[in-house]
Amino acid sequence: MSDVASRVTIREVADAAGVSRQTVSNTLIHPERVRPPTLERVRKVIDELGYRPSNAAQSLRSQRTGAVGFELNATGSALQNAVAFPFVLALSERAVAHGSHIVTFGTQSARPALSGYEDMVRSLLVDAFILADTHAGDPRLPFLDQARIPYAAFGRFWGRPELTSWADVDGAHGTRLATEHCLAAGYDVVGYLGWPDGSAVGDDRRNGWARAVERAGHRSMPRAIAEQDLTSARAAAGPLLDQIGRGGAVVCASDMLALGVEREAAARGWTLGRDIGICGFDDSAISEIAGFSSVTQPLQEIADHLLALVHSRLAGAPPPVEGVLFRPTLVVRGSTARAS
Amino acid sequence: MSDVASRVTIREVADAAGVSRQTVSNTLIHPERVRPPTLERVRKVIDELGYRPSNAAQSLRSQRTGAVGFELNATGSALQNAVAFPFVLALSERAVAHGSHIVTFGTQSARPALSGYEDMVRSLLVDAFILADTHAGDPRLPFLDQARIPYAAFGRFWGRPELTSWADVDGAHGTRLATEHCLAAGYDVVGYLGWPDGSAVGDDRRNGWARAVERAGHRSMPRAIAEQDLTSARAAAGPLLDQIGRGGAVVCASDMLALGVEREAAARGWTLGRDIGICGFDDSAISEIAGFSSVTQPLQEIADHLLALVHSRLAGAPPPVEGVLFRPTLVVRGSTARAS
DNA sequence: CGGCCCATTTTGAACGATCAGATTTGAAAC
DNA sequence: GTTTCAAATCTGATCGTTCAAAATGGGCCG
Repeated sequence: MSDVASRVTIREVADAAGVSRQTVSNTLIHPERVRPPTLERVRKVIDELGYRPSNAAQSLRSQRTGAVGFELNATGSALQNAVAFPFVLALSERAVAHGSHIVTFGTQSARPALSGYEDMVRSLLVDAFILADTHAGDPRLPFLDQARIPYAAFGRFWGRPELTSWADVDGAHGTRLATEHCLAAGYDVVGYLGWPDGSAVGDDRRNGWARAVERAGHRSMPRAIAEQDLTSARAAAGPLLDQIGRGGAVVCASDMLALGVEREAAARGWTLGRDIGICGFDDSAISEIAGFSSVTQPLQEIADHLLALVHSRLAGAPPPVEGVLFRPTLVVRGSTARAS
Repeated sequence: MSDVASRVTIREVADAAGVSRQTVSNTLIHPERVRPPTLERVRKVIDELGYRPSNAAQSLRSQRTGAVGFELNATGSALQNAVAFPFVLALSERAVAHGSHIVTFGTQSARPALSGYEDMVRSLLVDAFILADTHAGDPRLPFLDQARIPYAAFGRFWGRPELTSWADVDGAHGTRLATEHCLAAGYDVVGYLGWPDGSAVGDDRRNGWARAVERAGHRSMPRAIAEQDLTSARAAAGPLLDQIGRGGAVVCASDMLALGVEREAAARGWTLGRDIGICGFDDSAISEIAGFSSVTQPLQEIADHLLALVHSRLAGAPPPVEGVLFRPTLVVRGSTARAS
């Protein structure tokens, strides 16, 4: 097991092809510098021997690993991570196209361990970081910024406009899509179940709904507030459904809240889609399982953008002028298919 | 941004401490070879300068990266990955203790791309792999085995007893725990909702329930079969609940199936826990959200074991004699809290 | 035919760490 | 004061790649 497919080095390829190391290197990186017949010959040998440049040697020389770190949050429920997982997946898939790869890490201790980030860079384990689940007051962004460690965040950094290395989803646009979809589907009243006022993300999503309702010519529509857990969601759903009544719909700030509404509706014997329309947010496993419509985030695009961002920073580019918002789309499932 | 906290090398530490490179190296790796006063002096300098050995240089020299690859399955629903995500998390957390880190990758193409595994090893990107979601006939295990690439799998490789580098969960023990718990809690009839016969994992779990029922002195108990989706689960749950009746319980092969039972019970107005007991399997986000008891897998322990396994293989140890089974435990939630 | 220029290819050095073997140091023994 | 030996420390070589600069080769012009 020790001689795992003994590695082929550039020297062996060079010898076999009757050229120097540098010509082999050029064949891969600067083919235009190599005469076509030589190029072909070297390429053939590379193929035959199955040569792959050593990542370690390249890293040592270039002082770049090509790796991007991503912290998985151990604390917090599986639910908290409902978005994080599909996102790592998207990152891992897209990384190849950027010539890099993703290194995940998670600390057992609850504290963020900022120094861990710095250590990983100093030890040349990763070049940069992608952050998710950034929250107001997140210490990581200022820390990385000040330590001059390149990073890009999925999620706005609300309180600090000077930190611009982020991409986020236009939540207001998402709830607007959901609301307009419900109105168009024929639900006469479209209420909203959201989080308590004051959270930036929550306010953003609520505004999308509110404006869509207004634009459609309605004065006001029922609205309720709940925390991000099923019990709270279901409790709030009761009075809300009373106001909305059969034939209406509810747009929610998250899939979890939507599930609460769905439970309450089911308890009343209302059929999903026909008697009540429900739209969630995030298109997580919950909405997939429960089968209700949800606003879905373009994770692949976001991953792609963030990777491009850190790489341009690594290449010496200045920070972007401002963050980028991506438009979510709506995944329509049975929950809003009104058989009018 | 280019001069990211210019890296400190071993040479700089050596000069600052008035010793040679090797002494600095020994300070970190073989402290017993260094005279105490020297040790202390060098350590102090390391601290002051914030020296961290270059991972790239170490890898080049040792021909080991210390990285372990893990494939995230892009195809397949978020549900398929319900276990995979907490598992990457566990791996990422435990990796530190093994002096390694996890590199995730995912292919956009549907095909497994076995050659990708080999490339990653040849290019010295990772030393070994951890596999999850292995299934009967999974081409990756024989491939890696034959290519002499170290790996360890989460999940038995049923058809091939000679492949022993795996750890798995004792499914039968899990369903047995669930069944005994339900009987002890006072549910008179404990039925089972599982997958169609023939799947190794499914048969294993069913056996655990069957034996527990038998051991408790019951001749036979109701049983039904469903596919791994909510519609199928709910359809199968109907007749099953008819047989079981109020006051009974259902042990399920997965959380998804359990959710189907829960839905059906709710539709009948049965209160979870009091009128009907439900146990899921996997302790995924589903059971967390829906609040029912579930069999939980010791992912941290498994991750730890698998990492130890690949590292011992890397160190030249022979393959293990046989795979290892870990005993799951039961997370009790309201769904089986009988207010007898 | 000699010289010059450009395209192509080769050589030497460096990236930062660790192993093996050489060298120095210090203390004990005579 | 020398010798001896072990402990502590240092030096040289190496891992595989790529950059910079040097060397080679061919074609063209005078």
